[in-house]
Amino acid sequence: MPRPGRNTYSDQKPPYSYISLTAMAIQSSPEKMLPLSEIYKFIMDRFPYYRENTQRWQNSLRHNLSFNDCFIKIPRRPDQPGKGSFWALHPSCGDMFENGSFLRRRKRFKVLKSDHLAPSKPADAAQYLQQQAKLRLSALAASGTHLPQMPAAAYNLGGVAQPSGFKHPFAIENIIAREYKMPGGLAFSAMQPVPAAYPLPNQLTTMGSSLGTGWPHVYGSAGMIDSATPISMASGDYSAYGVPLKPLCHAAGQTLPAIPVPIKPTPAAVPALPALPAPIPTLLSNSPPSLSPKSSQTATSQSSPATPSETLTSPASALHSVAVH
DNA sequence: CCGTGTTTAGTTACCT
DNA sequence: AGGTAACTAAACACGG
Repeated sequence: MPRPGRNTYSDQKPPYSYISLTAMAIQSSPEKMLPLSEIYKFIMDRFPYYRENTQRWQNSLRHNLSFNDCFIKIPRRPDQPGKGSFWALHPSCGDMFENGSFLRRRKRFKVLKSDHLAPSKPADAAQYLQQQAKLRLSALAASGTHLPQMPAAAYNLGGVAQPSGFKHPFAIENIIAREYKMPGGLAFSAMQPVPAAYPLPNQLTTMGSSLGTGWPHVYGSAGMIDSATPISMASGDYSAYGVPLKPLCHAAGQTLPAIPVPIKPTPAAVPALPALPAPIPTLLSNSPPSLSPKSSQTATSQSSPATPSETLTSPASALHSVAVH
């Protein structure tokens, strides 16, 4: 929404809600969790707009973290001293933006506390996250290669081949890259190749899009996202949280590198992380059809919140949640 | 003290 | 128009 009098977009407020921005930050991290300070940093690195009035927006952001169930707090491990906790995305919060608008969610994401399937304690989710992070990193150590930084295909669940590549709606390339209709009438196509100044991995997706953006207010941040790592993630190879399923299956029980996995230590055994059943039922309501920004609008009304989770068997899926009004 | 986290409340904007 | 989401401000508690 370029306003008259403004020369560039760079100082304008990005068209993303704080929830979107926070989700982007979290998604961009290998462990899928970030401390608050890193979330701040991520946002400020990429959106110059947020380099000012930090007090204001950071307060809002903290409010959002606490207020929205789609963010879960993960306590630091004793050997990870520092202030504050880590923040991660709730596994089941994926369809909030299905209408394609990242300014306004379709529904507020709400965890059903009464659901017996849902772990009552964040620690459960934390434990799972930790496992995921460990496994990712151990897979990394084993392969000697980069792991995909983005779990774009992480939510490519269900084991159904999705040639076009499914991306979690919170994956930043999914958030930013999709065609966005500017309030002012402009329509940016994410497919426009825009050099360098773009923070997103450009080959993440099987959409094959070299992601570019029409977002001048977005700055690239070298290194934050491994844009040099081609990610050709075969669908079905990744589970929730971006953990490659194959490595996951193999890596369980491996010795883990000393990594900053900010969660409480898990027991030696990994019973809490049963071998992920593949295929994992999708955490998201309507996957492929809804991937189309076009079709998403029509798909918003009938998402059945309970349906996906009910069939889930993975720990992540046990975090039963539902979008409510 | 400062950063973090929670909560409440009011306003604005969007959607149905 | 009403409901809801997003944004903002503020107060307060807690811990490093």
